[in-house]
Parts: sequence; C-alpha cells; structure tokens
Amino acid sequence: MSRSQENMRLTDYFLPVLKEVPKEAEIVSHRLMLRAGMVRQQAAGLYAWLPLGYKVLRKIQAIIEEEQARAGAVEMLMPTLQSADLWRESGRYDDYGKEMLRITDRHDRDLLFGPTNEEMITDIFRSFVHSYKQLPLNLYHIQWKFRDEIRPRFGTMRSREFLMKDAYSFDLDKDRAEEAYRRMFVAYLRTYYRMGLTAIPMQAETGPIGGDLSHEFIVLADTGESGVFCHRDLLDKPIPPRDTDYKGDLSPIVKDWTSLYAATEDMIDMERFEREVPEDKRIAARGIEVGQIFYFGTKYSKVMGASVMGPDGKEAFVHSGSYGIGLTRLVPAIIEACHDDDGIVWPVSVAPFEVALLNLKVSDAQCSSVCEDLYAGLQKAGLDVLYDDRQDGAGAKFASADLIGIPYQLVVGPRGAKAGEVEIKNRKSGERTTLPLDRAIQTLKDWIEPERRDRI
RNA sequence: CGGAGUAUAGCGCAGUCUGGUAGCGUACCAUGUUCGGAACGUGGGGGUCGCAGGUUCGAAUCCUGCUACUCCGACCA
Repeated sequence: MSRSQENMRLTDYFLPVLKEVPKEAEIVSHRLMLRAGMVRQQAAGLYAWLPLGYKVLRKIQAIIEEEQARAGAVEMLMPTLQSADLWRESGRYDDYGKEMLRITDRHDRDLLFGPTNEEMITDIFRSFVHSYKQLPLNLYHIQWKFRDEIRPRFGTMRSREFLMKDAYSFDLDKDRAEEAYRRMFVAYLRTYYRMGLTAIPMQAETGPIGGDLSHEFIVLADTGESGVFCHRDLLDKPIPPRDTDYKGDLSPIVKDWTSLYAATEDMIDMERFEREVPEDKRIAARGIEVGQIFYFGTKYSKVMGASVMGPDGKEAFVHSGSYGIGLTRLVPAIIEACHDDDGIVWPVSVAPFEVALLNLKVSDAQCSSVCEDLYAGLQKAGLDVLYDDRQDGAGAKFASADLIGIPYQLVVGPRGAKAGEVEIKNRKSGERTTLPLDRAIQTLKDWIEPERRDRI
C-alpha cells in the first residue's frame, strides 16, 4: 500500500488561495475550501476540484480502499451513465423522481446519470455468479454520482455531482448477509478513525433504497444537517485494530457499539433515549452524515432474478446490502471538525501535504541553500512536503500555510540558517520548537509517522 | 417547488433612488526599497456593468422579458 508522494514547490504548483471570501459561501468548510484554493464552483452543485482539494480527496480515497480491502471488499468501476431499462426492471425508474437526471442519447434511448448502482451491480452479479461457492462477495466502486437536488448547498457537502464509494454485498442467506453487514460496520469505524474523525453509528431509516437494517455514520459538528441524540461514551469507544479478524465473528464489536443508544432525529425515541441514557451522558447535538450502510435482503435479487444454487441443490435469491461513503462530503466534514480562526487544521492522515517548508527569505543565498537541502532530505525521508519557495514575505507564507492547514511548518529564516537552526510549528497546537538543522528531518519523521494512523 | 434576494475587473464592494466619459480595495504586471505573521513607494494592464428588447440626444442607472447564482422552508450520500 503506497502513499501518494507528490512533493511540490509552490512556484510550480497551482494554489489559488483567496484573501477574501466569495459571498456565496455560508458554512466554514465551504469558505475554507474556496479560500484554500481546493475547489471552484462551476454551476449550482457542481465543483471543480483544484489540485490541493483533489489531493485530499485522493488521500481519503486511499484510506477507504485500504480498509475496504481489509474487510474483503473488491474494487471495480462501473460507468456513470446507466440504461433506463435496468431501472425499469427494478421499478425504480418511475419511483426515483426528479432527483434522477434522465438523459436521451442520439438514438433516442433513455439513459440516466446514476444516483446509485444497486441495479447495475445486481445485473453484473446475475450474469456471472450462479453458485453459493462464489459467495460471500462484496464488490464496490468509487465513482461520481449525480442527484439533481432541489437545492444544493454548503459547497461539496450537498452537491449535485458527488464522489461516492458504494459497496454491495451478496450472500446466500440473511445470517451470512448480516456478517457482511458487520464487516462493513467495522471497516467504517476504522475508516473514519483513520481520517481523524469520530463517527458514531446510529440507527437510520432505510429511505428509498429500502431494507430493514441500517446505520448512518455521523460526525458531530454544529453545522451538521441532522439532529442527533446519543450516549456520550460512544465518543471514546476503542476502534477495532488493524488485525481484526474479518473472517471471524464480529458481532461482539457491533454489539458493543450498538448497545449504547444513538439515533438521528428522524428515528429518535425520546422515551427510550431518556430511559437508557443517564442524564449526564446524554448528547443532543448536530451531525453530518458521512456514510450509511443497509441490509436490504432480496429486494433487488428477486425482481432482477439474481439467484445462486445452494449446497442443498436449491436455487435461492441472494441477500444483499449496500454500503456508501460520500468522499466529496467527507472533505468538508473533516474541515468542519478540524479548523480554527486561521484556517484548516488537517489531520496528518488526510492532509494534502504533511510538511510546509517555509523559506522566509528566498533572496538570502544561505537561507535558500538550507531550504533546498531540507527539501531534498524531507523527500528522501518519505515525507509529503510542500516547499514555499515564493518570493513573498514571511507573513504571507505563514498565513497561507495556516490557511491550507498543513500539519507541520518547517520554518527557515536567514537568521536561523546562519546559526544552523530551524523552527517547527505545529499547526494544531501552535507550538513552536527550535532545533538544530541536522535534527529537523528526523524529528518531523518521528512526529508525523505515528499520526498517519496507517499502522493502527 | 413556495418565499426572499443578488448579478458592475479574478475576489470583495461603491456607483443605480436623482440618466451625462465606470470607480475603490485587493489580486495581477514592471520597478525600487523591504524581508519572522498577508510590507511600502512609483508606474501600468484589465470590465460588451448577467442576457435580450424598449424608452431617450444619451442607459450600469428608467421599463419589459429572460437567465444564472445565493439565502429561508419542504427533500436528501
């Protein structure tokens, strides 16, 4: 599993930071994403991902892929456009409503821009899988979806076009399908934790996708769109470790996480909440939904004829679930959870760069030569570094490094360069450490590597 | 989809009421002095004033229509 290493000199990069906030931006994550030059709105609910934002998106994607693989899901890629016929089979072509973008091609064939992929994956499954021996199977892809929201808002939090990971599990019966559900449940806990988020699974409505077992994963944030109620201890529950045996029984973990009451406002049973959660443990807050998992049984396999031969020689419709994570929503969700007055404060694991090397005086030969050596050394040490080699003054460099939220700033000024000293600033704590030049790289390495959360 | 707004330089805004050569800040280019928290001086470039019609000698400004975007509500990964 390789990390994306894309070191960069700022003078070669494309980072259009804004001093002023475009007036359309309402919530803090949207404002910061625009100011940090991460995205640009191209139309209502449609965003171009600029290099810095795209880099974060790819780091998020890499974490999701690692954890999906760990849980046994297999990655593939399905097209964005789908045939209407497939959706007529499931009956959803008429049910889905105006949220689904319908398209006609030159031959007058009805197409749609996929809002989700249950039909297509079921079609693929039924074409190739005919035996229980090929189960369990969990296929997923990370692909752009389109839902023609009545009112897109909050930047990429609720955009019309959005990038989503959607996984689909196939099992012989309900018990095995619930095992698949638990594998995704555990994978999700790990996925969000690795991104520096505290996400709480909550009972959820199953919505238009249908089914009878579902959890939403919610990150607490004041700007969240849904009201949530839960037990405080859920915030500190231990995350299942990387060596969790996904082939083993995961129900103790799921039971532990679901034993404490947690529900969104749509599902809340106030009486039960007050009965089960002691007053000092009650949290009533707002949250952002960053994922949802469903078990929906044979809902699609029946109507679309996806069945396998069982060990008993009988043909059975497969039991399925679907498991979504909105990547383009996760980016603002992380920012909502991780920012201060000066800008974004990225967790190391999703930061576009791990270190910002700030050359405070490019015109000073010694200062620049020290920076060049550090830049080469940091790359060699496997750190993801952005070198601010612009001609600007120190203040501008501090301000933009703070704004774009790089976790560590390695600050090199002419005075320090002469004395053989550099300074490291921790973006989150604001703490500054002055240390000898020759210890800078190793120190950063020692601080950063554990924070990547890729060994937990 | 109901309600409310906005549209003038990349971004933030003034100018519109009361029609008369389109402005400010910032960003950008050149240049000099600066250089540890978004430096300063001097000079410079950039706008069919959202679009289409109309009124008028003359429209950013008045009138009509359209479009786009934003906010509040109902809906949602």
